[in-house]
Parts: sequence; structure tokens; C-alpha cells
Amino acid sequence: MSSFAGRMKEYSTMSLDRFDRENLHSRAYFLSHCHKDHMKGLKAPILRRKLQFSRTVRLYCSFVTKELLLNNPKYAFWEEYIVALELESPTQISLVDEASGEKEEILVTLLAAAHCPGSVMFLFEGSQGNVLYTGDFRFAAGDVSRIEHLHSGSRVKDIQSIYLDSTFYDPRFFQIPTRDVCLDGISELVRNWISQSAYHVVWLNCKAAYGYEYLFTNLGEEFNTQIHVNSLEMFKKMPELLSYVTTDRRTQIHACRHPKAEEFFQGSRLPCGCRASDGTPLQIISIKPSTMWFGERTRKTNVVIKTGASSFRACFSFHSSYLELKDFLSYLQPVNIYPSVIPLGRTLTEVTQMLMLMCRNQSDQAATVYKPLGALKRCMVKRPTYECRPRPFSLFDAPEAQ
DNA sequence: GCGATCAGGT
DNA sequence: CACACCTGATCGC
Repeated sequence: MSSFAGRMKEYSTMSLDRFDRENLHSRAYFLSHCHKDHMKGLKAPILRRKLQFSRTVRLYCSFVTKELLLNNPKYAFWEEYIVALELESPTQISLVDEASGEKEEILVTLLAAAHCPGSVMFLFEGSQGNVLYTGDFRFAAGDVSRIEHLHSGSRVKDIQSIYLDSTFYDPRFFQIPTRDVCLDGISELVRNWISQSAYHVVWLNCKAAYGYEYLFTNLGEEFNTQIHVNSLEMFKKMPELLSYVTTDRRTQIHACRHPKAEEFFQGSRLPCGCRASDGTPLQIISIKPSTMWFGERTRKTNVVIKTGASSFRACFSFHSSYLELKDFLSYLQPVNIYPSVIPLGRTLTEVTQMLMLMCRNQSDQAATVYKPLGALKRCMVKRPTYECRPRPFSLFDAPEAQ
């Protein structure tokens, strides 16, 4: 869960993913994605009132985030204050103090964060340097090197600070299977079940949050079917998602929800209560997407685990693993890194110290011992980040997970 | 009546 | 396998 207070050191007149307390005075707001823990204060009457008196304060986000936000009636009042921005399109924003008229210009670029529909990172370029606020993200190793706006020609841009989704910045979460590997495991399980008969159905036991949609689109594509969900409302302007979901219960793949869904499942019923038209009882398995991780030396086991007679857990992660975060950071080599999440069982001090080792000065200092200066050039070409850097992290390496 | 916060659940 | 969010109880205004 994000514990970011909302403001960055370099550009403290704007707020990101927090809208309460000191953030009420900000000149501009940014929402990285539509998850509640990044929306604190966003529907508070006090903020709503402040907006009505302002001519310049706006909320910036992606088009998809805007759509998901406004779909919720509690946030619909934002309509006239939202500015949706295209991905990968640098946009100049004026940060205006409405009392004094004082003004600061900043360039913002939205980068797809692959966390949930509409999720983005914000790259800010201005008088206080380049700063990257990652929001929540899932990048695989190497992904960062393919983002045009983090480069200038063939060089990596000089990044002053990264405000990082450090959810899994802990050696316990050393490795998490890639999305493709997880999807393949889930597909195989689904295929083996629903191919047995038309009465064999799968219930995807997903949480009430955006982020499982790529599972629906991939399974829908693979099995040429639609997935049953509670509501299509939020996707009504997103045809590429809409075509894979349905409110028609006559399908073999369900991701519908109900407060008593677990009870229903124990009684061999789907959350939607769907029955076969001829009265034949349905054969249901549940698949619960969950984070599964592996230690540095752990031999990879199955991405699908049987947890009961008809219950399975399948690997699924919204966030980058420790290894993926190290790849990301060692490529960008920022001057500073600030964690926005403290992993369970760790302290801010601990995480900050571990992240300091990934900052530019630390890495360059260490690398100088082994490399001639010429090798320190920071370029776009993919480099073997783990082999060419010393690995001071052994101090923190946790015992094998599980 | 409303919002903030916490405990307990999945 | 630990994420994101729901429900219900309690408190303060």
C-alpha cells in the first residue's frame, strides 16, 4: 500500500496520488491509476469546495483513468477539472499560484506503467531537474530501455530522483514469473478443465480492483469466449476490453463477484448463481490470482498450485519483483530514489539504505573499482546489469522464501 | 447523517 | 505467499 505523502522534493507545488492535508493547497494534481489507496482525499468535500473557487487547478491523468474515475458517481464532480493526457506526449503545464500570480512551467510525459488499465508513470522535466514518479508498475527486465522519453538520442536522460513503487523491493521477492509464464500456466489449467464438457466452468476469484483485465482478454482470445463479470459500465468506452467481457452468464469462464462468493463456491455455485439450463449441476473450479515469488536460489516450481479439491492459486503480480526493480534502477541510475511503499516487516530506514546502493554515486563509485572510465558511459544499448555491477546486496539477502 | 479509522475478512 | 478493497463497529462532529 502506498505511503507516499503526495509531494516530491523537487516540485512541491503539485501533488500526486494524495489529495488530503497539505496537498489541498497544490497548484496541480496527478493521478497515476484508479486504485483507492492512491486516491486518498480525492472525493473529500473540502477539496471539492476548493476546486469550485479555483480557475487553474486541474487533475492530470490518462484517458483510461479519467474514464474509470468518472464512471464512479462519487468522483463524477471531477469532470470539469480533469485534463486527460495522451501517453508519450510531452505536455507543458503552468503551475500557478492564484494568490500571487507566480508561475512555474513544467513538462510532463505519461509513460504506460503496465499495472492496471490506465496506469501511468509521470516524467517531469523542469528547473529542478528530471524526476520520475513511477506510480505502481510491473516492468520486466529490459522494458525500461525501450521507453523513448527516458532517453535523449541514444543516451539515458539524467534523472535526479525516482519516486519508486518499492512494493517488492526486498530480496524475499527476488523473482516473480513473467506475465507470459503465468498466463500460460493459467491457460493450461483452464483448457484442461473446460474441455471436459460444457458443464465444466472456471471461476476466476479476482479482487474488487482494476488490473485483472489482461487476464480476461488473453483467456478470451485463447478460448474464443467472453468472461462473465458483474458490470460492463466502466468499460463502455473501451471497445478493446468490452469485447472480452459479458453479463451473459452462459459462458464457461466467470470472474463475477458476490460478498458471499466463497460460501457459494463451497456449495458448488457460482457467485452469479448461474445454473445449466437442463438442470445438470455445473462442475466448478476456482482460480485465485495471487502473488507467488521465489528466492534467489529457489528452483522455480509451478505457477499454479492446487489448494483444495477444486481450488487453485495461480501466480499473478501487479508489481515488479526485486530483480525487475534492480534492472529498472541500474539502467536509469538516478541521483536519488525514494520508496513509496515499505514492504511488510521492513522499516523506512532499511529500504532507504538498500535503495541508496542503487543510486548513481554508489554504483559509479563501486563500478570504478572494476571498470575503466570509458565503460561508465550511460547509453541506450542493453547491458548485462547484474554481471557488470558489484552486488553489495548480499548483506540483506534473506533466507529462501517459503 | 457523514466521514475517518480500525478490525477482520477474502 | 502479503494486494486491494470490502463490510461492519466505533468515534467524533
